[in-house]
Amino acid sequence: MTPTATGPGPGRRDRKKRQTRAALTEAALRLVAERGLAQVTVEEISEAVDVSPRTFFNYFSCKDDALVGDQAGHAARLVARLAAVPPEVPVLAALRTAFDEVIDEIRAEPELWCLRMDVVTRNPALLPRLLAGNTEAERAIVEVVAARVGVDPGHAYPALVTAVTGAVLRNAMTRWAAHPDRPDLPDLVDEAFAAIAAGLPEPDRP
Amino acid sequence: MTPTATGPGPGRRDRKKRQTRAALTEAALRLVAERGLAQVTVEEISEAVDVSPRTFFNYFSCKDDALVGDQAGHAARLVARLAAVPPEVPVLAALRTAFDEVIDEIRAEPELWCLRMDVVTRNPALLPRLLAGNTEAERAIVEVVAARVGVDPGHAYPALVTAVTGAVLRNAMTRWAAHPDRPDLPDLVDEAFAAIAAGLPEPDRP
DNA sequence: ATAAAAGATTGCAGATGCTGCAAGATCGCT
DNA sequence: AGCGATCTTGCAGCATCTGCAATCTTTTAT
Repeated sequence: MTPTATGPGPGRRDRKKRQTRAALTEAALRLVAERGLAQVTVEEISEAVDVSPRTFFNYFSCKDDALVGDQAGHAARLVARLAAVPPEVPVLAALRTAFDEVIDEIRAEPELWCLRMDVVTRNPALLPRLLAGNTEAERAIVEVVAARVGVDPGHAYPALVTAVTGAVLRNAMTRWAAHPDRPDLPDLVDEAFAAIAAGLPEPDRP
Repeated sequence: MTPTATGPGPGRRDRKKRQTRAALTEAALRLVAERGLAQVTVEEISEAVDVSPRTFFNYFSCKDDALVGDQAGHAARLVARLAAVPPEVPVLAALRTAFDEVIDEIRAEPELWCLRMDVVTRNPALLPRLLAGNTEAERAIVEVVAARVGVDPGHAYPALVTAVTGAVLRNAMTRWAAHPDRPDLPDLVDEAFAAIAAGLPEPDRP
């Protein structure tokens, strides 16, 4: 049992921590998906992962946080990605590009994210903690958008674009998770982006 | 003290109830605006209105509900208004018209709504309970929109339009409450609607 | 006007969510 | 092995929220 493959990367401690965190999130999602948010206690979640309830709160500041996962991280990466897009590309296109970051992260764990979307749609109180509605993240995005467009962050445009594209992403995610035969998430996002870029024209009637 | 002006309308009981409810909401908003959500207890709110904490929970199912007010009612009226718009007028225009309902209700109590927007923006957890993000209300709107446009409620379009126009309204409300010299709310809403109808073109740089 | 019915307010007991603190276990490094 | 840093845990305690039963007020019927 010599530390063979530990290498320079994160040590055993970090690994266990990530593991515990992920396990708590997954257990929480499964239980809540089964029984509903109110019918699941922190004690049960901790029990399922075999840690004390107190430890749960060392990982998450509240029950909800275990369900939404690390949205702050996703948001930060998205903002970084957005800032990295060359300034000459239009905002909407830039945002669409930046979304690829998140999209990939979602596609990396499809089942988990389906569970999450299911739980979130059934418990709207969680919605603003999710990327699409997270206000803290939005503020950061608004600033980057404002800088890109060259207007004041207090101007209506950046906030509007941010909110609308957020709605676009949420729309795509929800439809993606709801559809039985999982369509490609990027396609859904593209569709929605095209619709808003065209001014939301009414679709042809069947 | 004869019952002179009681008439057929709501009796004293109903009046007192409305009064208490409104008082609780106002007290809650004021206290939270001053000290922050976590620094205000239900006991303090009840104290301020001189009712027992238990009574507070007879009016509101949780602390947050006292802050957001009767959003379900607003949403219901909005949906009714939307359904009443002649079918030949385009969805976006119809939604814009339906929003007048809410706008008027907001303009009827400007100070209260400013407080509320302040509190909500400072406590994003409240956001989805507000009209603009309320998921239960959204579902109803999505259905009416779907019917108007003549597509399935599961189609992407109704949900997208609903979410986007919700963002529009929220955007306008936030800007309205934030601005020191309160601009006309309908104007702000019109601006935002125009922007999305035009496909969110980037504004001219100053 | 008075009594019965209906509804509102309240206190109390209790479950759950969440936090601070201090002791004990574990991990990483030398 | 041993030391310091970090993680886990139990415990005490406050706050949110619910169910129940008693009490009081308004409304309605007589």
